[in-house]
Amino acid sequence: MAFDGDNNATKLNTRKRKFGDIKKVEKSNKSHMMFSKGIIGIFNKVTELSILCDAKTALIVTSPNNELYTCGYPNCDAVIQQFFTGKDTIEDKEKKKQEEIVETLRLEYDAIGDELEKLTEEEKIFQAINDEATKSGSILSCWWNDPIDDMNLQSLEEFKTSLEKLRLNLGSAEDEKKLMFTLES
Amino acid sequence: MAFDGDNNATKLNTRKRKFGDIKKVEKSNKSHMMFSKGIIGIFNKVTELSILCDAKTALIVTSPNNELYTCGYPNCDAVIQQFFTGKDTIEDKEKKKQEEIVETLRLEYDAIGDELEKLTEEEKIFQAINDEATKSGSILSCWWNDPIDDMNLQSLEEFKTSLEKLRLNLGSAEDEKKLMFTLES
DNA sequence: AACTATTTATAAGA
DNA sequence: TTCTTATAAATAGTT
Repeated sequence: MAFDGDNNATKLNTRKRKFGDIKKVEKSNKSHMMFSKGIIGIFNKVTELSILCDAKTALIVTSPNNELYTCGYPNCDAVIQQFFTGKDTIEDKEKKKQEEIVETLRLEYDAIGDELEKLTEEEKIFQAINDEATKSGSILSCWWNDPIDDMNLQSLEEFKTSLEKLRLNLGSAEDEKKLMFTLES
Repeated sequence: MAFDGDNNATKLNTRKRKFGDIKKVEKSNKSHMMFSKGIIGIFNKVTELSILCDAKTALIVTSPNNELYTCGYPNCDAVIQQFFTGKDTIEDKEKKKQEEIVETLRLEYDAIGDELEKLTEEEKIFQAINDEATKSGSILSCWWNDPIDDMNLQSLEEFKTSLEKLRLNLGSAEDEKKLMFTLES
């Protein structure tokens, strides 16, 4: 797997300094970086699954420092609630609306044709989604804000950065300062 | 991204039959396959992050057919509870125990040395974890069973299959029949 | 924070 | 459905 964590035993075994010291340093630097990259990668994966397979998702991650990060579609809390109650509250409230939108997106996507022929498959999908979102002002236009609360604002900002790296047209990148990594404690 | 969903617009645009029919077929075949592969990939990713970065995780996914799949470490429900209450119940109950185990694992891992030199990094980690689990009978020996309930037994069996593909030594593969994909409805 | 070499995941095909 | 393989993507290391 591409994400292989901090398992560099060979390097660790060659150290001369006291065991705990090095480990602590390694932990506070490398491990944080690792976690940052890892969680963004997983957020992207979960998002992909949600959008491409029309799956509802809720992901909660707490770092070793107990910082809380969440990601969900269409709504983290609702998915969790469904998990506990067994009742599909999303179904009643949002599913029809979403199905229409997804359906529209797929139709539009199929019709896009030559215009996007040079883009990658992924770019096509996200472009279609974003186009639709811009036009209709639908929930998809800001779906990544839905599950947000103050606790995980930072994680979503990182996620937004990640999405921007994916060349999504999320509008002009205001607040770029806020898009820095914030996991370094 | 490697997981690019069912966005084969070119193929879809070349069809001659009625739009909805093909789409339905595509949906029930390819899309299910896609979802199956996608969710297993994400389960692996989440597991990697959990173990390698010592992060607590809870992932809930519901398929378009409303089948429920969960994955979490060390305990899906506890992580969710922490998310809602803001209180780290895991901290009190299990963290010390886990920290000891993880610490032991890391020490052991560092000491494994030549014996595992020919294995991949990933194999090393999981081997170390499994060795320790076998010896101590710790929670790690069956952590993937913790968040299970009847609803998502199948998903975890798939996940187990996936782990076995990763050449984990989870013991002899009993109940292989149950390890088939069950997403085809 | 950006880049690249490498590893890993996965879509397609047998 | 499982296995293989070519391709695409994620990421570890480095600047």
